[in-house]
Amino acid sequence: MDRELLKGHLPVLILGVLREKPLHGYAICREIQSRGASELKLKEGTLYPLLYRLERRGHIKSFWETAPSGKQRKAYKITKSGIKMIESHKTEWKILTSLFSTFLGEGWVKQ
Amino acid sequence: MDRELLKGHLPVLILGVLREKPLHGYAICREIQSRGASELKLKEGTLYPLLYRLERRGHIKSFWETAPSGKQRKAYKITKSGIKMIESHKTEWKILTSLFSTFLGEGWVKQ
DNA sequence: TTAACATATATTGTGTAACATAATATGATG
DNA sequence: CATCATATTATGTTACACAATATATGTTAA
Repeated sequence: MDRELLKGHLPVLILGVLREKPLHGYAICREIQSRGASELKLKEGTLYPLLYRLERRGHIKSFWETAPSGKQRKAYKITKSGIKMIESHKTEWKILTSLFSTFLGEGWVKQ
Repeated sequence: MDRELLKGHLPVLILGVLREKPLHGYAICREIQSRGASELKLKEGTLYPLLYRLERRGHIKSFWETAPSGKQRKAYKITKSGIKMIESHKTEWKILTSLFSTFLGEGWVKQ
C-alpha cells in the first residue's frame, strides 16, 4: 500500500488497536504486523515517534509495566481524547469519501 | 478537512476533474473550489506543483490553448496512464478501507 | 561453562515527498 | 489605476520510511 495514502490515517489505526487493550510499543508493532498483513508493515523507527506524538497530544498515556522477564517496559493506554479522535476521524473519513464521490462518481465508494 | 488526510489522494481528485474534460490550471482551481465546497480549498501554489508532478509522471499532458482574450495558456489533458492511476487508486482505497475495518470494526465504513 | 547469537524492546538520526502559505510576475480589462 | 486571470517560485512543516544503535535477556553451540 502506497505510504503516502496512510499519512494521517496511521495514528488512528494505532488508536484502534489500543482501544481494545493497552499494549507496549513492540507489541503494537507485532499486532499491526500480524493483522495488517502485507498491506501494512510498520518498523519500530516509524512506530515509536508516532507514539510519542500521540502521547504529546494527549491521545494516549504511557505507563510502566513489568514484563514476565521482570524487565520494565513502557506501555500505552488510550485516553478519552484518543477515543474522541477516533470518532472525529470517522467524520473526516466521510468527508473524504464524499469528495471521491463528487470527483469520481458514485461508483467509487460503493462496491 | 485535515490536510494530512489528503496526502496521496489529492492528485486523484484532480485526475477525476480532468477525466471529464481538459482544463487549464486556474480553471481546475476554481472547479475544485466550487465542487469541493468548504471541505477542500486549493491554492494555486499547491495546485501547480501538483500538476507538474502529474505531468512529469505521465498522468497528464499539457498543451497550449488560446483563451478568449487571445492569451495563451497551458491546459492539461488526462493520459491513459492517468486513467489507469485512477483505477489503481481505487484498489488502494479498498485496501485502506479494509484496514479500517480490521482495526476499527465493521461499523467504520458502513453507514 | 563460556562465548556467540538471537530476540525483545526502545531510541535516535537522516532523508523524502506532499502539501500549505505567501510572495511575485504579467497581461487583460474595466 | 485597480482588479482579475493566470502562472511561477521559494520557503516551511510534517509524516512517515529506513537504518543504525543500544541494552537486556534468553538460547544455542563450542
